[in-house]
Amino acid sequence: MIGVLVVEDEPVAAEAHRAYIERTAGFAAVAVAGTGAQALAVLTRTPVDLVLLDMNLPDTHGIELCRRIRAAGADVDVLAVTSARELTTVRAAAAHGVVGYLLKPFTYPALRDRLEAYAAYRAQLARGGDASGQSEIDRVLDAVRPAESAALPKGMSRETLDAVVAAVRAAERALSAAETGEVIGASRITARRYLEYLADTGLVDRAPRYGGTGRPELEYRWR
Amino acid sequence: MIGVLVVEDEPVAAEAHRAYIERTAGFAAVAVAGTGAQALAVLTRTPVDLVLLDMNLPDTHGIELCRRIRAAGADVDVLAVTSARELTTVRAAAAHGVVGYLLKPFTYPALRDRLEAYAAYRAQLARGGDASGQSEIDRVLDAVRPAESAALPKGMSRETLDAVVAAVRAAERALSAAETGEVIGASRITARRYLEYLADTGLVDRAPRYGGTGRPELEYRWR
DNA sequence: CACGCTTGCGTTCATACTGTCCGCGGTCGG
DNA sequence: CCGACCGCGGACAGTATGAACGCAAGCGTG
Repeated sequence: MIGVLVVEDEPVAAEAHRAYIERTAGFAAVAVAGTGAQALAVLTRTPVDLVLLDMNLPDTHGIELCRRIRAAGADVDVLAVTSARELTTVRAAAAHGVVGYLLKPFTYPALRDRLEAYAAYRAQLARGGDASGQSEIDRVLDAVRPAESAALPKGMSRETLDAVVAAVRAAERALSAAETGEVIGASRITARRYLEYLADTGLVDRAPRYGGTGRPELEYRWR
Repeated sequence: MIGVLVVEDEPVAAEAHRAYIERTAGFAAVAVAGTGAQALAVLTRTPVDLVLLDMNLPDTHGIELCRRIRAAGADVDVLAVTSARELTTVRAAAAHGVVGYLLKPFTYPALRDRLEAYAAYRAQLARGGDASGQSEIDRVLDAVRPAESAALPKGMSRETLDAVVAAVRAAERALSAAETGEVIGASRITARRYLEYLADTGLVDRAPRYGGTGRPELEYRWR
């Protein structure tokens, strides 16, 4: 469960954000702060994973609050949620390591996509340890972007995806695309399409299977 | 012209980075710092746009230096260039708003891709003014990602290359092509193909291993 | 010093799997 | 009833790998 602090001076908006958070599986709103000072106070006494941060606060600017949070060394991420459209603000937010910048007003799906992308990013990091190489680091850092994580990419169906996931999870050894296709009763092409999607989103690992003569077969293993 | 400060304690690497910067159109190395203190001193008296930051510094850690830079409110971006592979370090770097995280050792094209992506990002922001909407903000923030840096020669795969690098890197002594093949579960021919590529790009050293009967065996050692 | 022996190098090519285009059939809204 | 869209798979060019093989380079023996 990812604990969220909502920082928003407008009570109506703050309550709306809180409700959105609660609606999203895996997230919980642990507190709401109307000012920067309140936010800092909450952060010192309550464990928070993510801050939903408005830029226009009565006592300070969101960027300034960001800076204080970093200076305090708090282990927390920030998602900017604001109506500030100035590119200088966007740049400053990026320079302070926000995991996203969502323009108000926004719809619930837009926020949910952001939150789910952040959850995926956290999941990648939760494993800890070392990155195997540059490609893994790129994959982790790309995960914060709200790809089409919620809405499936075109050409893919939920049912087939579930079947592929079930097949790879159930197999004790890694499966090739052709093997997976056989298990789920589909073609190698379809199986591959879904396996690649899962590999991109970091849910399965991909490795070549050497030994046979000819081009090596790629095998996919559930994480 | 984008002014770059190279922060790197190893003189040979620092000089190499400086040379790489100078080779890249639109970039200029304005200074080189061997410690965190030197870097901060440079930043107070010289305008710098981008910091090429190593994580392992003699007097402090790169993340800590990052924090100080942000606390000082310097209007500067950071590109992490380091051999630190721990995911916690990657996460901390991301939280402090690095524009990229490049694992050492790297080839010039890899750095150039990063720098060009950063230049594109700056160009988007240089216009100033307000973003027209969420899509423009997304576009700006996506610009920091390098295009497709993959660009591996034909006939080679990213997975196998990573496996070979990992094998040679992990071995304390130098490995022959046959030994490397055995470690990664592939043939001598395949291992040799990748080892030669790494030797060409200067990432591994190549030397004959004399003494045995018959033709000497070539051995490869990680730099 | 010459010659052969031994062992691994380096190259070529067959091969099997990959990755992608494009058309098919089903489904849904108008 | 029809057009649009969507998910799927056949077909095919492209590509990463390893077996085979001739050659190169030290070492031992006379």
